Amino acid sequence: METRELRYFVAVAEELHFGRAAQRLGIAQPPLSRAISQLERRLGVALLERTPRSVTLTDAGAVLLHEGRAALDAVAAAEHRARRAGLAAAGEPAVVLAAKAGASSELLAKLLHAYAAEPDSVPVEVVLCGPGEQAGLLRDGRADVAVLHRPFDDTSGFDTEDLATEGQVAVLPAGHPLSTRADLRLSDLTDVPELPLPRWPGPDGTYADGPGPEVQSQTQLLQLVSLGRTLVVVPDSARSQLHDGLIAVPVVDAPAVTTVIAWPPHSRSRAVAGLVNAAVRL
Amino acid sequence: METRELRYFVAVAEELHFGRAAQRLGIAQPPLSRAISQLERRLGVALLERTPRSVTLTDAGAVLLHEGRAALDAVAAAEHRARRAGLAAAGEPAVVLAAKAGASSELLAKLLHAYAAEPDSVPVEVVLCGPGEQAGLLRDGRADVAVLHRPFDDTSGFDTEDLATEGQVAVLPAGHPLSTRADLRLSDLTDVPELPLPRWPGPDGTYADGPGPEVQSQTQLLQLVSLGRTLVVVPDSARSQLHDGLIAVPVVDAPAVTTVIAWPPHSRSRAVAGLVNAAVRL
DNA sequence: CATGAGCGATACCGTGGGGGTATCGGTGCC
DNA sequence: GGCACCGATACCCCCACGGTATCGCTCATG
Repeated sequence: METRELRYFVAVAEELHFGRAAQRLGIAQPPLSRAISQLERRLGVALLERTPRSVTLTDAGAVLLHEGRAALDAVAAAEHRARRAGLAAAGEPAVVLAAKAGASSELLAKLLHAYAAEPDSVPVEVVLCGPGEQAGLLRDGRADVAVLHRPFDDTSGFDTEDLATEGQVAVLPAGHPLSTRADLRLSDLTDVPELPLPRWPGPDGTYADGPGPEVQSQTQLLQLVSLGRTLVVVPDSARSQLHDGLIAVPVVDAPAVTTVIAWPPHSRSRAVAGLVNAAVRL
Repeated sequence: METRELRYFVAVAEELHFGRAAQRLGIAQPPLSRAISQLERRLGVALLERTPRSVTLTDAGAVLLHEGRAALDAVAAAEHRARRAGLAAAGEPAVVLAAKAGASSELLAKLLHAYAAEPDSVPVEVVLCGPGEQAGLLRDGRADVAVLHRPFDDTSGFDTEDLATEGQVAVLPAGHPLSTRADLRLSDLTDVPELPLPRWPGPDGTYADGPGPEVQSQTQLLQLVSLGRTLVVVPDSARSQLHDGLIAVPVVDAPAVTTVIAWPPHSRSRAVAGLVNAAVRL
């Protein structure tokens, strides 16, 4: 099976529409139809159920969608990491670390400092990405190692080391009645009509319905909090980035957040090993 | 990057010889040379160092070999599992379990029996393979779940659950001086000139040099033990398969062997989940 | 019930790239 | 110095992939 066939199938399986999938792939619809039916013939199984009005996945199609995404990620990872290893000779950074923007920033700084002090360290490129994107970067090879946060991020499929565990705090506008409390419970925060929870865009870029404001970035969110439009619950370490007008109150029954360093289990990079070593020593 | 290119590169990187690699791939040498240099041009990095007398891997080439093998396994896994999911509708077994031939046979029997008794169980195909082959079957999708033995098998990259831990015993021919001992240490077993350790074929099918007999199978090995030509150290549970003429003596300082059930971390198969569930309940 | 819109499949054609053979060019060995 | 070995190059062929045009089926609509 060629990656081209896999890319085509994944596109159709995601769109459930040959025309749109073809458009996304930048080809015409007929060759796409042919490629899929040829793939089905070669596999000897039906992947899609076609009616003139709709396309649905068969069981085999659902399996191929899952496994195919993982396979395409693995191919992309091979390409990314090989290219990076080649450019490393030209002085480019040889290792990429992915971290959530605005999270664990102190820990991250200490980690990079500690690693840079090691004798055989190499330049590290840090990619700050949106929440939940680190795992994707790690899977398709755009990154070699990542800082994740359980239970928010899915660590399955990676090797990990725990670095720190912390509680969570609610960030509230100064002056709000709740902001004077010594601590809070999650039940205090749901159904606060004047501070509805914010809504983040989904993977497809659209927003779910709800009363809360639509947000795209941490900065924007904190500004909305200080304007008294919403509230947010964040790990304790994020306190250091709060400016005036924002009050942090511990939420005693919020799940503990564990910061972990994660890397692909088959990684043999000495730089990744060095970073992990420096991290566990912190 | 197409899987064809990856297959070609992996062949050359493993053979370090364009002619042999081409032969292995069933194509002529010139198109292979072109494909590799085209791949290097597209990646923008050198993968191989060529001299008229030898071919060696660059750093980038070594990375691509590693990551590329994983990627090819992932593609093969997608293909195998999709095909199996399709054929499951036709009454074929929907899930394949890989286990080492002759190991943990009682536990395996109990597991299969317990799972078959569950309400939503499906037929399970059991593949008995040689030592260390289970992980490969799991990686390229020929199997969905496997029974492995730490520390012999490498479990990295899989999710696992421990099932049992046991000590190891030395299997000796009846009548040998050591066979009357209540227990042994590893140091008693190295350098027993009349019972040199057996030699298994490597991944390439060849044998390392040494005094011990060359063996291919467990049966053959045990027969050689009873003939007084070699000795072997195996997990305690293998005792049940020893026939007359063979004596098992505990080796007190041999590493403990843990039987684990392993599956790909991203597996969403209900059958795999059911097998794992049945296994941990044993 | 007829018509048209939407969508995937089919028919047919052109071209680019992957594969083949023949040969070259460079290197080390007898 | 000639030869053997090995990867690269030159040249050719063919097919598989992609494009355009069109068909066939189904359902919504008046």
